[in-house]
Amino acid sequence: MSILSKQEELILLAVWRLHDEAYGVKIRKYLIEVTGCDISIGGIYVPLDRLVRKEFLQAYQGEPTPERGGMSKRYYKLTSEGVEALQEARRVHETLWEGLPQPSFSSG
Amino acid sequence: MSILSKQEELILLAVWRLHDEAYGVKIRKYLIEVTGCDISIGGIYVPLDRLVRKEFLQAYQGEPTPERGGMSKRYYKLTSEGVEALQEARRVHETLWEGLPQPSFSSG
DNA sequence: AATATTTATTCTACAAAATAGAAAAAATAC
DNA sequence: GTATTTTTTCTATTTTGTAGAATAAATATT
Repeated sequence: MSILSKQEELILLAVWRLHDEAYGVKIRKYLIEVTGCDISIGGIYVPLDRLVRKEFLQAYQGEPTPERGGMSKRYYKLTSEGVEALQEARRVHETLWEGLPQPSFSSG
Repeated sequence: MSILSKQEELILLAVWRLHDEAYGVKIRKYLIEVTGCDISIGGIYVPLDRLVRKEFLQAYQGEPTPERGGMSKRYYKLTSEGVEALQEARRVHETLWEGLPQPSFSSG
């Protein structure tokens, strides 16, 4: 397969979109909103850890915020490898989808 | 997760692209070419079977051809559910990638 | 100051998907 | 009839994804 699994790609995209607000709970909320699918807690943290181990993401501990509650946030940012992986994913998508009309069902 | 796994999505796209030439070996060649990744034989046939079971694809046995060799080809075509799944996948991709510049690495 | 509530991550057993490639099948070529 | 080619089938193993309880750490409430 390609270098990124599906969940990994979604998470890298979310990290990129969320800039300096990219931590577990926010990433999960964002992806549930965009995909319309319920994603379990593990569905975020498990691949996040994997992405750090693979060095597509770098993690750093957040400072306490004025809001109530919670363990200290663990923020993530893309590494250069992470950026390259996303660029590659985009290239593949564009090739696959390019020039295709809305797919339609040809019965027969 | 979403309704399609990564490999399933790639295969549906390949089936759609290949029209009446969508059978295992061709699908594999096409996806290796587009993704630049080596995909094992199982990496095609295992998800193909799953897609038929899930009714995103319909399979039909091919007639013998003038070319030499091979078991009779098993061709695939999208069902209406398969088309819908692809349309949904496209919608999600467009939302995720829309308006994003080429991702770049912000060190810091 | 206890207790409740909220926000957040960690952990881990289980399920689903992907990988790898040998084996089998079926055809033509020599 | 033996070799070669093209194709699918099969299946054990590894990798990924899922589910959600447990834990942690902060503020709010009484």
